[in-house]
Amino acid sequence: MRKSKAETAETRRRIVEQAARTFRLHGIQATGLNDVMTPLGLTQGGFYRHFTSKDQLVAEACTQAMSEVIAGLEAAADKKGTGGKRANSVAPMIDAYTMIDAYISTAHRDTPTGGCPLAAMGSELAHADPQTRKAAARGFDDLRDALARRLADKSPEEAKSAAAFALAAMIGAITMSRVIEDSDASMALLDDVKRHLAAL
Amino acid sequence: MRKSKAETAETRRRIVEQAARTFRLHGIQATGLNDVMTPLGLTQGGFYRHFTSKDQLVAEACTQAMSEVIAGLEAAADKKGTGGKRANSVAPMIDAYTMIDAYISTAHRDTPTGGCPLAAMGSELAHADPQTRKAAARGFDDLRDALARRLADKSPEEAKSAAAFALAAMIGAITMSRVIEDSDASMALLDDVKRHLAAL
DNA sequence: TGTACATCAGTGAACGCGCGTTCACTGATGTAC
DNA sequence: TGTACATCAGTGAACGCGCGTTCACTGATGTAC
Repeated sequence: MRKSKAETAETRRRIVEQAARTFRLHGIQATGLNDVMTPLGLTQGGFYRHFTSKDQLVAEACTQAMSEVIAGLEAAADKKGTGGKRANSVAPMIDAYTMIDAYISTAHRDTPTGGCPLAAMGSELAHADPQTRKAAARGFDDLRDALARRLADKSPEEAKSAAAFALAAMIGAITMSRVIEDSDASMALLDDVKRHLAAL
Repeated sequence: MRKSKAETAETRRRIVEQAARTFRLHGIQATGLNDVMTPLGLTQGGFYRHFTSKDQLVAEACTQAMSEVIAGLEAAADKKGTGGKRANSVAPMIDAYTMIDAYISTAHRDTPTGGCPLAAMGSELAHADPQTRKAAARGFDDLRDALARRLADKSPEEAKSAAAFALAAMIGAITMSRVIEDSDASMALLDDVKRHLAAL
């Protein structure tokens, strides 16, 4: 039954990936190890060949999910923007708003599976173990910095502060848009937040 | 063992109150019925003389918690403000910022027990049962309207929209300030959000 | 390169535990006459 | 107002269930010679 090193690494990677999706979809506590392992065709016993505890998986899944989200938003900004890196770009600040619009969207609201873990499991993360909270805090910093880098019309300090503000509003908006069942009210909230951030 | 009607009503009230505190402190799923009943000197069996399910308690606790929070913020605004109801007040818009400052504070961050349930259990509420989500959505609307009413320099529509935006940022700020373990970073986030909302 | 042995990924059953909920019971309260 | 009975708040034990974790076992992989 032993698997090759490459297969083992691949299995581990798939467990983290599946966990990252399921934790975002149903929450951390509502997701059992079986909910992660069974869809991969594995049994829960094998889990402990890769991780020492569920907590460790949560932390890695959080890191993984944040990386995905940041990469996705940067790709969106790079595609729609002016090229990002070029200094003489006509509208260098527009990139951050592309990211903000992609984040505050019904698509993001309706697909937590690939969305931001800070919005999907925010209040659970506040009670998570230290490694997970560290991963989440780093994810927040990384996403804030990604936004700040694209607020080229502001000084670095101002950009960082404005990005932190925007990100808090973005997380609150997506979180609450998922709580509000009424579709119109939910979308109105997203629109309100998007519009006010555009005036930032 | 039977209790008088008044005692029964009082017991029920105390259960909701204790639940509202404990759910905010530890989260919904992490709180068992025993965690609510035992501190009141009751056993879990008696719970079902007052409620049909844990879900029902969650919904009522959410409503109760939101009422507390709104009442507290309005009291803070009324005390510090110019009187609120008077139309000719010199700075009628200042009241909303008193509420925002009270909400986005380390005191609020550090005492989830009496704080906003939307920040304390936001991501769990997204997966809660319909009654609870309804209670949470109504709480959001009520708090938003309380803020909007005190943004007297804006038209009703603008005030409602600005209040929704501010509230999303407030919820995101408190939620993330509880995730971030580093005290300086946590406070910097609160300051950033507070400052940007002041410029609204 | 071939062989003998140690390693270890994955299985499947079991463990202890805490959860939400149910239930028979107790005895004070509420009510019908 | 007094009495007899029904009601029901609260107890404490039990129920079934799913959880995270452990463990003996299997057999292919990795490694030492």
